[in-house]
Amino acid sequence: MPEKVQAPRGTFDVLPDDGRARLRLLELSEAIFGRANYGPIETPVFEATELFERGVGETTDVVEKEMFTFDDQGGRSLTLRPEGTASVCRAYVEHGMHKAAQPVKVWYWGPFFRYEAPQAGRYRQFTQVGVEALGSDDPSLDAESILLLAELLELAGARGIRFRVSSLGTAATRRAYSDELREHLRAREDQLSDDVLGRLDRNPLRAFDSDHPGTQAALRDAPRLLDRLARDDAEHFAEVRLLLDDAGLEYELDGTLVRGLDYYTRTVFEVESTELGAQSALGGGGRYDGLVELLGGPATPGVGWAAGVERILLAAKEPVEPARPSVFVALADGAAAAAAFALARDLRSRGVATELEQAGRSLKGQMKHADRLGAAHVVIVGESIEIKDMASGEQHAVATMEDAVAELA
RNA sequence: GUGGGCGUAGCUCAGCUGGUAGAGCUCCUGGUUGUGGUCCAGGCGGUCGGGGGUUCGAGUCCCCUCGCUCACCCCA
Repeated sequence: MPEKVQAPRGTFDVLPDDGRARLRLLELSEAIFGRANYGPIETPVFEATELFERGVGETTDVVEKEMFTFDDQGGRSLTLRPEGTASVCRAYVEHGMHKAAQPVKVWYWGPFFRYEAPQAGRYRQFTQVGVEALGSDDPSLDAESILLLAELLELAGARGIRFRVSSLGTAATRRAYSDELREHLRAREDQLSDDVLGRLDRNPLRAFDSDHPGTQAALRDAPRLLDRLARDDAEHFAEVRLLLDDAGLEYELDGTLVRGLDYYTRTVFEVESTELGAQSALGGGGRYDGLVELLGGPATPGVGWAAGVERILLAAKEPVEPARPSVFVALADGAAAAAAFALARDLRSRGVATELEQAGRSLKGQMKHADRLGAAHVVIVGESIEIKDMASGEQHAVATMEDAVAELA
């Protein structure tokens, strides 16, 4: 017997019940983003490897160890996209969108890929929904972006939501602050955990994520990034917060918030759900004012976020209503099969959700099947044409197929 | 990459110290020679993840391996 082939590690099949839940979330996204005038955008699932190396940052975990990279037959290095923002910025540059009216607002939904060990809420192929607004650094865009995410999560029914918001300032202030923090930690090296010590050169800010007691002690009187923001950045952040407060969003100000990608500047945010396991982040994002320029475009500010579709659904976990036909066409006589088939098509063309017998079952089996499907009516086609109301059990004959259609449509 | 848990029917699982592979649900058929929801009877469905070893005999014990899963790291 041939060996069974399984879906690759870290991937999954979406079966119809789950598919309906995902489709609902997609439709919800379209409605929310559409009325805020964000347009749908699609970019390729694979891109030149260089796009992510440059855009996301060479030393990030994503680029260093999580990319699905391969050479095509022409020897070009391609990578299955690990995130969406770099691609959107690439498209913005490639299509000269800086000449369109600014800001350019887009939203996307699609598969992303990271080579990691799978666990609850983490897959190698996963789905993200996200929004981006490019071409203006107005703080209202930051606030709008965050509030769109909050609205999506609320309407999706995600439970246990917690927002954290901060500002990283410009790349320059962050660099200066990193140096300052690194020196502070170096002076307390003996208290730090090995992890933190190992990352000290590359990314000292990560130390704040550690729950190691010694590290925490060493950080107690450490300088804080929010106190080091340049005046512009501090004012910008204050305005963002004002708008969020006015909108009534509940969030935590968290000066230790560090995101895993290099391109963030100024506003950053993350949402998590207490309903999830260890992978509790539902989504996150922020402002990336240097990214478009880094990718060869004109200096262009931008802000946006991405959220994990599987994780939102995990945090919402609403029971899915199975789809049910309103009519089931049963066959009492094999000779009527063609007529029954035509009847089903006719009903469907009039918008009636219709299922028909296509498995050679006995009439009893068909009735049982129709009942399990939850059909409201069964049309029994044979020597006569009968319409049965499944709830009441009442049944009557009609003269022609046309009469049956007229009654059920 | 590292560590814990788990792999027996499509699904959920039982199978005590080794002795002829089971249950419930699902699906199909029949009880009702053209009629569902309850009930009853029957049927389909298994290389017990794979390989090797011990044994008269292995789902059960030993070794290896593969897969799933949770966690660390990091993140969606």
